[in-house]
Amino acid sequence: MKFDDKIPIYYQIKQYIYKEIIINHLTPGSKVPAVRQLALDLAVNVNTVQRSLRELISEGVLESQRGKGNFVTTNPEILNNLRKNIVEEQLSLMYDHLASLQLTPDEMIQALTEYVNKRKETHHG
Amino acid sequence: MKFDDKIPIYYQIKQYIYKEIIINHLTPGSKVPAVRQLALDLAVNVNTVQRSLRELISEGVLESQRGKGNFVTTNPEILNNLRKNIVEEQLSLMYDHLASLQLTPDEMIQALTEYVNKRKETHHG
DNA sequence: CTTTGTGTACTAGTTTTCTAATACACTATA
DNA sequence: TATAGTGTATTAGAAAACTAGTACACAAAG
Repeated sequence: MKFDDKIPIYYQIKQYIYKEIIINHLTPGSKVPAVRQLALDLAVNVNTVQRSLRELISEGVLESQRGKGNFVTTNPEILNNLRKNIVEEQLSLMYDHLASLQLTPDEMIQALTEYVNKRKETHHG
Repeated sequence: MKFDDKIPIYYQIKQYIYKEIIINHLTPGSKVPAVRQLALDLAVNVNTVQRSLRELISEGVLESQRGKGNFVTTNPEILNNLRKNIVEEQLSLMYDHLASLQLTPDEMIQALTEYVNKRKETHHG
């Protein structure tokens, strides 16, 4: 896994696990790979993984069972909000950045529309 | 100035100066506040400011005149691309994040539209 | 009870970011 | 020439993030 060196690795791992849950690579109630295995897979230290998991557990996204493993929550409320929260966080980040450049909401939507169209063309060519 | 503790301060200062130029608080050819003054204003160390400026200078966004100050470039090409590049960087970041959550481009536009509408309502109330 | 696989805790150490202090170089002004 | 204001460079150190190794706790299976 490649990391952005401007953002703490533990934080990027959290985001990664959120995404794995959201896109159903990790299903509710299923077991997350063992911390040592995750550390190998992601090529980081066990403690860095552990820090990510600790926060996910405290948020209720994962549930720890000592000696058994960490499991994706089956709590419907948490699961339902997960995707919504992550998407909204991204939108909010972009909104704030572009608003500080004095773009209006309409200009943002237009800019995004043009951007995705440009990407479509590029990927066709 | 408040900083996001997950991103290097020197990098956030760079972004801040980009924005100041884009929204014309710093005009082409004008003098950027002295490094020591900037350090005071932003409540960070001179060297942290200096690192930001060094990169901006190497990018051609600022031009250094030893003993006189740092000045916003008057190079039209650099100035014209500045806003475009920053906006596109934000769009790209959001696009990649949401694409990894399996949102389609159309869903992104819809999500953004809903988000800005929600913000309008909130700000009205 | 032993072994294996798991999460957790602790201590130490490296790396990066940021801070701090200082010295030096150039410009303008008098 | 002296002084003040500016950018630049260097060195050292502090703080935070990350790594590394080890030990311990719990569960399951034999």
